[in-house]
Amino acid sequence: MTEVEKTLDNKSVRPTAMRILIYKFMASKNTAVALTDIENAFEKAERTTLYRTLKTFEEKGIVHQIDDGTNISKFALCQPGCNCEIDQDLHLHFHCSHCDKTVCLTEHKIPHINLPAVYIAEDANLVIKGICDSCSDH
Amino acid sequence: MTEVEKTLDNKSVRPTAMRILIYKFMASKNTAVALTDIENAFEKAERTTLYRTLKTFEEKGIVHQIDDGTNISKFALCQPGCNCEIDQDLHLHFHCSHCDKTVCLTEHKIPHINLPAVYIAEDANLVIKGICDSCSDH
DNA sequence: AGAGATCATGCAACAGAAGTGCATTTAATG
DNA sequence: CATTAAATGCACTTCTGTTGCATGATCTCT
Repeated sequence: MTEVEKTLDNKSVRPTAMRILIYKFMASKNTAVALTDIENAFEKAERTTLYRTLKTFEEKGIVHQIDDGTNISKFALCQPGCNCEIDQDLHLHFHCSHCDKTVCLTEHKIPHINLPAVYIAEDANLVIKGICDSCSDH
Repeated sequence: MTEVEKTLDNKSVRPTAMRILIYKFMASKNTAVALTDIENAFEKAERTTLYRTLKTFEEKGIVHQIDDGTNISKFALCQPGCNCEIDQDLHLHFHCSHCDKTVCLTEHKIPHINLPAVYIAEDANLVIKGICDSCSDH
């Protein structure tokens, strides 16, 4: 059993060939990926399979879904200690308007907001938009 | 000239019948509206017209677009003093997972975040999800 | 190992939102 | 009123997300 297989197994996800490929692909990226990104990376991939794989990954806490304001769902691997399943890992995300990439800023957490008592906050999403490190170089 | 017509005119937007209707509709709501919401409110409305009207409104600073995490673009009228055009009115938004409505919390601004210097922040979007005031009553 | 159950995948199809091109109508201007 | 510019309506396309169903792969239990 490889490392990836162990990881999936630990999360009660059957380590099929496709899933391992998808996991490795996401691990190789330091940016969040959209369904279409994966689809384009693997010629042979079925959109539905990818879709359901990502759903499964998300349910099992392997990835978390990111909404970066592009109206396209993106996904990123959960880092060790990511508690996104219980809405406790509210790190923020950065979306680059130049290269259109989205990254997790896991070190930066969403500050606590004092809402009127009538609102019950359960989750939060903070996206900073601008120019990312790669694009600001030139 | 009515109040609404003046408002549109001030923003260099021709106050056509359709635009006035759309403006009034949005003003009558205290929640952000999606294109489809407007479409359903006016039987005779053409989707394209609404689409382009909202685009125009947004460009001219009459409304601002809200991304509440549903992957459906919503829009809300800018309040007096809303500086969303120059990315200076970073109020947050609340999305109710029960009634699916999204509201502007104009009193609550997004706190400043210290990013690594290589990132150039230009805009920010913070959405709190949970149960809204109406839904938490019962 | 084999039978049966369970889960993953592939294929087809659909729904909804977003967006574009073009012709026509409506409104502004001289 | 004639000309010009802008707004609207219609048709159509693209893209993302989603579901149903049949088939293939994998696990379990004896």
